[in-house]
Amino acid sequence: MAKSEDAVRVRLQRVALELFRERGYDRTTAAEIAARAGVTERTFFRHFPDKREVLFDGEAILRAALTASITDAPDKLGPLDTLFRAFRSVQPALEDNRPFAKPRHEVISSTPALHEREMAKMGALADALAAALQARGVADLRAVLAARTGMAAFVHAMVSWLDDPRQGLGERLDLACRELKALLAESDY
Amino acid sequence: MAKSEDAVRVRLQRVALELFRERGYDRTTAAEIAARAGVTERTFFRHFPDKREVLFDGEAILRAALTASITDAPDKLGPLDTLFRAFRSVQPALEDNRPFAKPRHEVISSTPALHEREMAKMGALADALAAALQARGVADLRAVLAARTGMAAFVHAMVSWLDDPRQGLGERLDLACRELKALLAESDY
DNA sequence: GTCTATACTGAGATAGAC
DNA sequence: GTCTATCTCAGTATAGAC
Repeated sequence: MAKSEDAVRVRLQRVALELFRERGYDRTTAAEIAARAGVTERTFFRHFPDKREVLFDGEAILRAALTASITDAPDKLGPLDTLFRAFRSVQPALEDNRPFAKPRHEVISSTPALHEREMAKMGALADALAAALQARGVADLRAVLAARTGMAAFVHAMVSWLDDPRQGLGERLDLACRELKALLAESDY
Repeated sequence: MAKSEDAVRVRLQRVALELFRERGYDRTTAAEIAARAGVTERTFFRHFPDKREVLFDGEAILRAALTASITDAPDKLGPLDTLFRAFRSVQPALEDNRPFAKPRHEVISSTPALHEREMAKMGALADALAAALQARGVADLRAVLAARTGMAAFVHAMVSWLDDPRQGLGERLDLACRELKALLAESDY
């Protein structure tokens, strides 16, 4: 029954996003999501440890792809270049996912509870990237700072691209990367 | 009752930290915190919108101090220098607060629900710093990247200083700032 | 799949400060 | 009298235990 389990899981996610958009997150109960997906409330909580998590299934895939790219990067690349190489490697997949990601982002950014979870996920993702950099031999502190800085650029590129797709995700990433360099160049501290 | 109002609020915070350390966050109910503080459960939720928030009252004060320092900074300072100047301005207050901050940090880092809230708070704080930089005329994207990057350095300095105070908070901040410069310098992207 | 603890919400009543 | 903090009571939904 592995297939139908996956189907249920995906259906729960799609239905949840649907209902959150119709009534808002707070006015949607887990039981309602389950009912519309044709399962019981208990099944909902078997698939997702809590109600928020139903919108955050993709993060694990993204993390795996990014850390894999970091591990495979050429040895000579510096930490930031390694990160931006990883971001570029997932760009096509992200662009394909826009039809789901766009409404999902709208719901998340207008719901404090979901926004909180999102920030926590991005923080955990940054930690994972830092660990992957450390595995390449980057010193601890430097890896942490690079990962947080890179994530900030990546998230900003993603969000602005979701808001206005007329400029591509790749260009947004380039822009953010250039800004980072300019930022440090002007510091005399 | 303005005075006893504040007293109740402070007592709830102190008692909550106490109980979280004794039994852990999950095994402590809001009713228990309220009871030991001498009020009812409903009063607890009048002071704090949810159970987690009882440990995060200080963030508003920190944010106010940091944004004030940013606003008052000399015009010629670049974004990152402005931020590190702000971090230094709150250093004495943070050092004084260590007796409370240390056990608080231990509880937070060992409790997923609290850790999540903490990361969300730090994200919101970074947004506030970015807004303060923008008010100084820093371009939007640059302000956001500077704020996130600076916060990463600040948080890392704080956490490592709480873990091991033998090296001062100021030195930790200096170190993180130096690492930031080195990080960007090695990027040829 | 059933049952239960507990986080949280809302409305109305009370009591004290001003 | 107003205003504000607290309490009381009743309820719903999440999440975990069994």
